[in-house]
Amino acid sequence: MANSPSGDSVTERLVRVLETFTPTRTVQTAAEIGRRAGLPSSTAHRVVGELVDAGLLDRDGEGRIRVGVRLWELATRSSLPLRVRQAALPAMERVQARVGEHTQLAILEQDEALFLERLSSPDAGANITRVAGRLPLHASSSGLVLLAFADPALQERVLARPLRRLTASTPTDPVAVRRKLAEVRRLGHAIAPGFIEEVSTGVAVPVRDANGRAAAALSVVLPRDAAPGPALEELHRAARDVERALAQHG
Amino acid sequence: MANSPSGDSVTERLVRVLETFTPTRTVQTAAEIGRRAGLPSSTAHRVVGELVDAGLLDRDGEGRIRVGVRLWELATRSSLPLRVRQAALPAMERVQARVGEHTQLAILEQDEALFLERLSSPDAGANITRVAGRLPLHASSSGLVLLAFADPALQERVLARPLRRLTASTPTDPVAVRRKLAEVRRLGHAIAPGFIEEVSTGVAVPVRDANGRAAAALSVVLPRDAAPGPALEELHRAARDVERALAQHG
DNA sequence: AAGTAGATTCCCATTCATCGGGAATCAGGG
DNA sequence: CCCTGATTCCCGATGAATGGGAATCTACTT
Repeated sequence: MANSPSGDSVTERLVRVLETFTPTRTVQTAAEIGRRAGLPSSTAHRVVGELVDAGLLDRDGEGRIRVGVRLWELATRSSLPLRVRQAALPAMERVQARVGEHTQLAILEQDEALFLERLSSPDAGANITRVAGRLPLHASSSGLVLLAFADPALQERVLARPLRRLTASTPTDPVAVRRKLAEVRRLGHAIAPGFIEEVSTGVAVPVRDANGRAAAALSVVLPRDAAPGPALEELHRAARDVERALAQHG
Repeated sequence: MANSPSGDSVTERLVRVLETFTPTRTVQTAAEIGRRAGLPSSTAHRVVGELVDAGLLDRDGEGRIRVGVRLWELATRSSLPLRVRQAALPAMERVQARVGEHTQLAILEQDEALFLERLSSPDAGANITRVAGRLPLHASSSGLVLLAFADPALQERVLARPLRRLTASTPTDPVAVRRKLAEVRRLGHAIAPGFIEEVSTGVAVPVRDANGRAAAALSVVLPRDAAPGPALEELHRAARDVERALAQHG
């Protein structure tokens, strides 16, 4: 048979299978994976079996499948997230120690903000981001700095698409976002009060590369009524440190 | 043709391709990948192209291939390394701050010690481990605690194989290692003077799970002549914290 | 204890995606 | 300008992957 209803290469399908795992759904049965990836049951089981043999997936106790440690190991060969994370970690620790709330690191990835790391204090608020989670560029302080200091073509592309609303405070008018971006460029940081959840405010600064583009964004999540001043100061200092670390290390 | 001279499924081949990337070789050309994976040139280029399309590999500026951010993202769905790392990071930071040398986190993976995280101080010594690096179980303090508190069957399996020698101080006699393991169990920690490189001593403690097995190992690397006492005390305290964090978080 | 629903494993004939040799094209270095 | 090596393109043969179906195997329910 090998029907392949559309351009459905083996590699693509493999990615589809891996994508059935999400930050919140980390264990599934082979049948669930098949259903979610749109695979016939027998095929799903065979494919999952192959992936388990290859070590990309792990089969625990009985039946339940999870992403394999091997995949993590291979992925760690990815220089970019690892390098940025390594460079930023010490500075993030300092920010976290002094400001005390969630401290986050994000990069621009496929027109979204991808969060590489988050340091949380036990007493910090709810978790609105998670490691390897994504948020829209226009609706988070991290996203705004990434966008403000990005390739103009990318800005146009993002603003041309409908802007998702997360709360009543999320700016969804392209004109308003454009104005916001200009402000971010002028001030050198972004403040996003209630964009993601009404009770908290995101504060972010860019980590610039040699071309002035944002290589990453450092951010903290504050209670909505907190003064952002001290956090901003810490973040700016941290960003300078990270810029130095990235430049030096090559 | 599709010759497949041996059991060479698409999945296996894919892993072979990814494995041509190592912690030290993070960028290659498509041709290099093909050569290292033992693929004919035209096949290599096609396969690499597919992987780039799928987002598992990235093609930068021109020609050079690196592991894609997407792969890191997918891999992060792997609950285990991430969960352990999250649980251990705060404790590791404290150890690192007080002891000041390399502070490491490792788990048991396929009969080797796999290092999940390393915090280094700028003034710490050479880098004998790296994130996502591996070391033999008998030749590192981390490996020894992982082995000492592991499934006995696994201990037998490891000791039955030839034990690689890294320095003159590396124990390679199964009897000596067995004695060492008993000592580790009795003391609750492992000290490995010069096992990996003559000038340094590894000190490790287990992070135990509910069954008493080692879920992970916390370790620091000290200069060979340093007293291990203070580091051990910190490590034991840290291990208890990590155990609590793992148990609590589920 | 039997009954049921779902997950998982096996089997196998069909077929289409994959394979790789080869040639053409594209850098770039001397 | 001519190499050398990387990369892309083409294409016919082939066998590995496919998925329907049936048989097992759990794990609950009645």
